[in-house]
Amino acid sequence: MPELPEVETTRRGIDPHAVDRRIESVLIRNAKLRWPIEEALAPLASGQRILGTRRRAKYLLIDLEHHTLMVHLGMSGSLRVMPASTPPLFHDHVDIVLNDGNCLRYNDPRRFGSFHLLTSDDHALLRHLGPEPLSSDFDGAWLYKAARGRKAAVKQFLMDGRIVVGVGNIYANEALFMAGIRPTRRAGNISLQRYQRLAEAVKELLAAAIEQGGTTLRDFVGGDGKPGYFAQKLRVYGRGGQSCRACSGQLQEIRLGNRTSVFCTTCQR
DNA sequence: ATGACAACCTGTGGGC
DNA sequence: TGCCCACAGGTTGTCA
Repeated sequence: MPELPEVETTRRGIDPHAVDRRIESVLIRNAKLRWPIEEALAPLASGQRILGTRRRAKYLLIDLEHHTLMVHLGMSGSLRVMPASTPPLFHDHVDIVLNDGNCLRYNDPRRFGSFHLLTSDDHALLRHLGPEPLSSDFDGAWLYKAARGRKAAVKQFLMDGRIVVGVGNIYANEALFMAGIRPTRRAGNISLQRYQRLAEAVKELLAAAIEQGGTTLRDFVGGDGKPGYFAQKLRVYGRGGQSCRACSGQLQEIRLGNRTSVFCTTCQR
């Protein structure tokens, strides 16, 4: 479910319902996520007021008076606002109960997500992250520089969080199509000019996807429960074997680093 | 340092 | 209809 636009959509969905509320309690039904939720999290977070929300990479950061609650949605997680009295469904692992009768409810079938309570932004999981794709720190020159000497396929390079954060499988496929670059090409073998096109493509795609409320593939809904509408704009992801929207050739589907990659053999070189 | 790959876990869809 | 396998939006840790 969640790539960067989905996480940002979630953040925007919950923000107005969370800020200025006080956390009454944190109800943990199942602590076994990507990492076990630490026992102290619930008692420490309880009683604190929510000051604001931020996002770093695909981490959702909920700033409290004395801590920051860091949530990752993993592969299948969602965080939604609802009345705390709503009967929990299967895989509703955590409720952040607020003092206005609502809660932020975390559902995650695959349990690849995580909850951490930080005392500062200097956390091991955040320390080595690359630039935000929508910031000015990220551009073609940065990609070109980081790619010197790299033999890995450009798609895997682009999905490496130390290079740039927030570009998952969907948007990596789409950005490479938009930039006319074949996913298998070695990262160190691509010109500055082409990296400039790639960086622009990443920015355009992510901004557009956020605008559309994220990409709903199966059942993604933002914090406000609304689905995303970006899926209908996808040009290659999930379209292996179908015809290229630009040249009508047949899109090729391969496995690269254990992830499905789709590209046009004519438009992407 | 880099890159290849297994691992975490559940659900779903396709093929037989 | 039912079973089994492959694969699914992510990321870390290990090993060569």
